Amino acid sequence: MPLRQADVLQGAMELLDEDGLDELTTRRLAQRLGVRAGALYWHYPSKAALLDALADRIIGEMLTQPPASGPGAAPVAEQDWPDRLRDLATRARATMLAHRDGARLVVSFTAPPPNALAYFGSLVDALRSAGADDSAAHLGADVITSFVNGYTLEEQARQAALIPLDQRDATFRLELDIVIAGIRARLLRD
Amino acid sequence: MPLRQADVLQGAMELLDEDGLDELTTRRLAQRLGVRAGALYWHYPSKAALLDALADRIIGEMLTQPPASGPGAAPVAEQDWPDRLRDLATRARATMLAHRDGARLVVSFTAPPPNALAYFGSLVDALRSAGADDSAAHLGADVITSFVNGYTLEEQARQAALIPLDQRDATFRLELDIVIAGIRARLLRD
DNA sequence: ACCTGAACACCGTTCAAGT
DNA sequence: ACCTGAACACCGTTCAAGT
Repeated sequence: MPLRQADVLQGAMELLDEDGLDELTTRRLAQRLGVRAGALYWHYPSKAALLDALADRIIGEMLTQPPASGPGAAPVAEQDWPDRLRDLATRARATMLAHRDGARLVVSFTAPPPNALAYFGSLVDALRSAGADDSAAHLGADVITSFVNGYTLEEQARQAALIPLDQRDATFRLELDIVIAGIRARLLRD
Repeated sequence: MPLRQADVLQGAMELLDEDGLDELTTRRLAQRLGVRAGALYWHYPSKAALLDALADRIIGEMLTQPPASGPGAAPVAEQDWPDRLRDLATRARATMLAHRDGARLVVSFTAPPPNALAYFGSLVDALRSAGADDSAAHLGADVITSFVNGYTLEEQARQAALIPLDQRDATFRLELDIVIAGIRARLLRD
């Protein structure tokens, strides 16, 4: 049967995880799908469009994965706002780390795709539920996003310089709490 | 006269600023220098090494540029720690924005080059002078770095979506102050 | 010491033509 | 509707040989 767009995306995801972003070429992807490189252009208008779709798929996982805080964590509705922010930030990092070059890919889309907007919206909602007005909520969501992206990008790029994962988890948690403390101090008090 | 390493680096800087990172190829650089592509490998072992050197040169500018806070700002010795952090963060962002794809390049080096360590050290020093112990100072320097990199990367990638610079400056300043407030609350009080 | 010439093994993309 | 074949205009890198 012929290839469908979903098959191409799936193949790209597998190739990314196995060999990394630099090895994800149209020719290697085509070969894995049993097709010639030109055929991909029937499904996606360009490699950039394919990578955008791939990034959005990864971002989608941030919203659907089980809470990173562990199986005993409180359901979303019962979380207070700092826990909700922590949860979203932790999931974002975990999802990017789960895919080879995940951070580099996520950070490289051209226009914010649907799931990126949905994820950002979740951050904004958490802050509005805490009493932040619209502009404060956006500011807060943006600091969290910038911090998480910057942190994970560096962590993944320098392959964490041999530091064990649980230690990196602890550092991330501490730094994230610094950012959240700043949000509390500057956005939810004055 | 023959080419020297510094000429190659200079040419790379100019090509980056004019045409961006994707157009900075060994062949185009060689052409601009009046030489064939292979000749570059006498001066640098690989394109990656050249890009590392270029990134470090840009990071170096963060430490030598006039204070971004304006000509009337206080000299370093008289600044209190939040002003010192603000100054360093503002310079980092300004320097990256001053070069096409500056953030993408700075964030992509393999091993931290000399100037990156020096810059990070300045952040650490500012926090130690504020009374932070070694591990707190490193944590604080790291949050600032992650935030500034994540923020500027996104800002530069999406070409700031037509938002005027002074408005982006104001947003950056507000968000940076959130991070600094968090550092004050979590690292310099308990 | 510094560079050329020429090759090697790749890229992303287009498009007539096939089925 | 979906893909092939073949080309186009590129890449980074190596290395004998030149000066």
